[in-house]
Amino acid sequence: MPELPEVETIRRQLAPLVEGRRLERIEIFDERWSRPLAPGELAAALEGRRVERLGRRGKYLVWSFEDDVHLAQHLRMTGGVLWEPESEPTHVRVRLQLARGGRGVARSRLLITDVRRFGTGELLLGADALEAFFAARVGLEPLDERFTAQHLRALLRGRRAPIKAVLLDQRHIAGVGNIYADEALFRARLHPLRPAGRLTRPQHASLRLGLIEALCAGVDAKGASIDDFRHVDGLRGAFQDQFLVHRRAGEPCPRCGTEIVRMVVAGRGTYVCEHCQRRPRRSRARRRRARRGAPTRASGG
DNA sequence: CGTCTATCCTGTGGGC
DNA sequence: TGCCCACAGGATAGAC
Repeated sequence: MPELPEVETIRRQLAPLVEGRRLERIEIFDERWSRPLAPGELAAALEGRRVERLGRRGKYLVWSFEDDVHLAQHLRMTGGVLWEPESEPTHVRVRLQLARGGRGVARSRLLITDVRRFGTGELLLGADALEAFFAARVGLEPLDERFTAQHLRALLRGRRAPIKAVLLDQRHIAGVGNIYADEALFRARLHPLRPAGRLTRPQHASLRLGLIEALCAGVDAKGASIDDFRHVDGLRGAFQDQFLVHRRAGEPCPRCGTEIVRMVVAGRGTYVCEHCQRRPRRSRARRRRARRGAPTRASGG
């Protein structure tokens, strides 16, 4: 499932191929992809326009065309982008055709595949619409220099939700998904169930670092290909071979050798070394209440 | 507002 | 061998 490093990998490979070229044709075979616009409406807005820049915001691939026309593309779980595949892939949802370029650059074909059909492409007209779209959906980029321990502290303050749930919420931090949340929490030696608001200052710093290190390692390895993710040329990323805990239930922790366990946190499969990442203890006040036999918030009303 | 749950979707794999 | 069903999960609407 494409997260920040996977989308960034696609962006880096695709940008030099598409920037400066004209989108001659876009065929949308699945009307879910362009909703609420009909495929024809979206195609009419994009066809004939030159791609000025291919960017990324969180897990979104952002196509910026001339005339301030933008397409915010999301790959969700199983979306893929393939450049000039030799054989026809399955589950093709969208086909793009780029016009011939100068200096003998031939017409090119680009396919968007998506087994589960969760992927989307949203049309945004004007810089204001683009900004508003992302302001409502994604928080600060974790690889931005403004993402500091202070920022993280302010963001987590007062929250009782498990830290992993907060990491997965795109409105807080952009681009972190299930893989990189597990990897970052392990690096920071934090249990995914720890209430987000109860981290200490040193833990804010180590979590910030854990996120940055996990995401950068993912980008360096050109993403993780555990299920469907492929590069635009169909090749696989390598980060799945560097997972420290994710999808490693039953294997020894790379730090202490304790068996890694799988649990469900925030509705997601979650992998933890419960020796390195200590389970949160109940607060002093709640232990006191429990001792007296009074109902707790969790068990009572 | 904060948090939790159901929903979308389809290939995979465990159980029988 | 083959059928059935639970399961996987990113974002979001809706419930509380």
